Amino acid sequence: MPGIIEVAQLAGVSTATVSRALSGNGHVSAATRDRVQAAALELGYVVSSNASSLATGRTKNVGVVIPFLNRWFFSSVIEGAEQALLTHGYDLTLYNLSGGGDERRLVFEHFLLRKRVDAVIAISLELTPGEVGRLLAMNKPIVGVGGPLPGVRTLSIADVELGRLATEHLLSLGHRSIGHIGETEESETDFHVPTNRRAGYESALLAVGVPVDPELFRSGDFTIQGGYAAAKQLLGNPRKRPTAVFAASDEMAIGAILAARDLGLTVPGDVSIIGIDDHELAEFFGLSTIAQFPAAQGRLAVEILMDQLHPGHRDQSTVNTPLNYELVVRSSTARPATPRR
Amino acid sequence: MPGIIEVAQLAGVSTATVSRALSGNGHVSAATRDRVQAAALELGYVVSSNASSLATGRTKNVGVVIPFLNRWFFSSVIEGAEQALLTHGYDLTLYNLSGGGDERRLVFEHFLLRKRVDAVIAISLELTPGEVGRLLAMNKPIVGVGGPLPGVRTLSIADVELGRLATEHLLSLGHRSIGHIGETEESETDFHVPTNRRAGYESALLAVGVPVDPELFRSGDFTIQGGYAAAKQLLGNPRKRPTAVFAASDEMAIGAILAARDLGLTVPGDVSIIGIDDHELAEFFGLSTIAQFPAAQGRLAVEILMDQLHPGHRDQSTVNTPLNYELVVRSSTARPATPRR
DNA sequence: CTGAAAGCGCTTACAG
DNA sequence: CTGAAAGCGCTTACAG
Repeated sequence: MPGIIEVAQLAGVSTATVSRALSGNGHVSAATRDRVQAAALELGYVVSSNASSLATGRTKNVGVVIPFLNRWFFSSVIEGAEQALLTHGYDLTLYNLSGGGDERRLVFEHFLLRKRVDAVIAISLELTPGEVGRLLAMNKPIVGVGGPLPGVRTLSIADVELGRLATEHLLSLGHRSIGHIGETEESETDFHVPTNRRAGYESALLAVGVPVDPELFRSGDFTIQGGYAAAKQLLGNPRKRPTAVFAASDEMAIGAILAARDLGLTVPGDVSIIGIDDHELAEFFGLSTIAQFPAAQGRLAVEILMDQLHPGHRDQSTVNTPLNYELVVRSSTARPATPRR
Repeated sequence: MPGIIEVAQLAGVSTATVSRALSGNGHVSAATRDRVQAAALELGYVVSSNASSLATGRTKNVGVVIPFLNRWFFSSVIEGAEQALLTHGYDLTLYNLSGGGDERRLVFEHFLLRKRVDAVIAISLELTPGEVGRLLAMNKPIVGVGGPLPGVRTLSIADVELGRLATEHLLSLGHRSIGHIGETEESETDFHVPTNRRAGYESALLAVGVPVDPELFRSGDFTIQGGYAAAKQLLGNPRKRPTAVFAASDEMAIGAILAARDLGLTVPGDVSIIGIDDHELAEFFGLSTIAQFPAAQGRLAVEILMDQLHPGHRDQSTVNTPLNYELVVRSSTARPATPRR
């Protein structure tokens, strides 16, 4: 493998000049730059990132930590982040915590501290003060996605608001008996996503004077299977079947649609169903939902990081940036067949 | 951040000894080792991976290149690989090519050559001789997953055999009119997965004297939507509706199940359906399938890499390791209602 | 078992 | 605009 010395010899300059010509840092005459670039190309020279990192202190690599990889939402965020990083010439080193156990500690106390990454993006993880502190002490900027984090630039989704909006959509169609499928507090993820969405649901109900009926809440995990099982309970109840269901995620909502079908109910004829996410399958199922653009979240997280990593920070003032969301009405929601009012 | 010098001072030894004590390379007395470890712990010392890599030439990082991230199969492989790498103290740097365009060239001609990774795992990518050559010239071991690659250790799935097995299962139940949903050659991935599975389907048919009927083949992409659309065509045909369908992936098979339901057909009463993968939703849909254990594939790829990276290579002889697969019979396949024989 | 010192391959003030 | 040289923080023959 040719090193910088070979390039310098071939181009007839010093290694310092090669470094300057190739990196763009410092002035080099156009003629010299051309000669150096030609030499580098001819030899197939590629800078050693370790040597470069050691000398500059910057690695052009960012660590991304996520709780799960194998879920549409998370892999979409990663995909968005990866593309944006590549564009900036950065690598993405992935730390997936889904194995559970000691992984989180290992990642935060060992892997992330080896000076291999310039910065960290933490997705849907409520970092502890210790985790944040260690990283910040090493001068590693952090961007959190999913919720606010003291001392950290974050992107967060207004989960309470999303739950409220989804419920309001159902209310505005005339539904008054609205079930909710979420998750119980115990099995919750870091940012209390299900709890917040449920709070939004309840506040929307209360706002129009509809009492919250605990019997209309069912829990299940954030999967199609989980939504299916919960919806079967909810919609199979002969005494109190809601005319609409708000599921805390699209995957649960899809499970609910399948459960309704299996019960012989039509959607939205017998029951309206709405989710949150705008999952890749939402359109296929005609699912009304609140879109939350995970790939864009990943990209945005990278842009914010770049602002911190490179001079000329723009809006350093905004510590917590709210994320966009949008109600997407498809064919799974409609007026109730027998409006009760 | 404390460096090796501070640790050496605190422990009252040279930096050489600190290095040996902490890395385990070279002899150090037990007493000294304890003192060094205590000092490192007290200072919160973590070795700089860049400095270490520069000195040793090894990075403890492997690059994983994949064509898509946002698909169950691929994210499962990554998940398996990531866990195995973490166990060995390695990082995983992810290169996702799904953005298309120039990414592949960029990754192979720039990112992967910066000496940042010790090795690369290429998933479902038919590397070109140039891509393989450049990596091997830099002494980077490669493990390919998905198919054979000249000059590279690979793990591959016998796609023709899988197609044959799935079809044989249907034949053995008594089906003779068996449709197939795959992908057209044009839109194929690197290893001709759909073509091979289709070849297996055809050979199984021919082996029992059932002629291959081109009208019973429909193409669609490897998604639920794609399978749904293709199955609608196949099962909606009033003149020639097959009694069974073999879909080239579970996602397509699930789409086919939903299509059958929408046509008022029962599965497996009116039509049997089988897929390939053992997708996380397969059990939920009662889908019979050929399981192919992607997480295990990721783990195995890592083990093979470790063998190459560290002395004591075991089975260097086996260049191409065939992967396990297994027929899983659930409730989507049964004897045809009106056996034709 | 342990230390002094060279070397890994770059980058960047410091001069000129 | 360009070069000589120090330095980034480790590791590892080479001695002892």
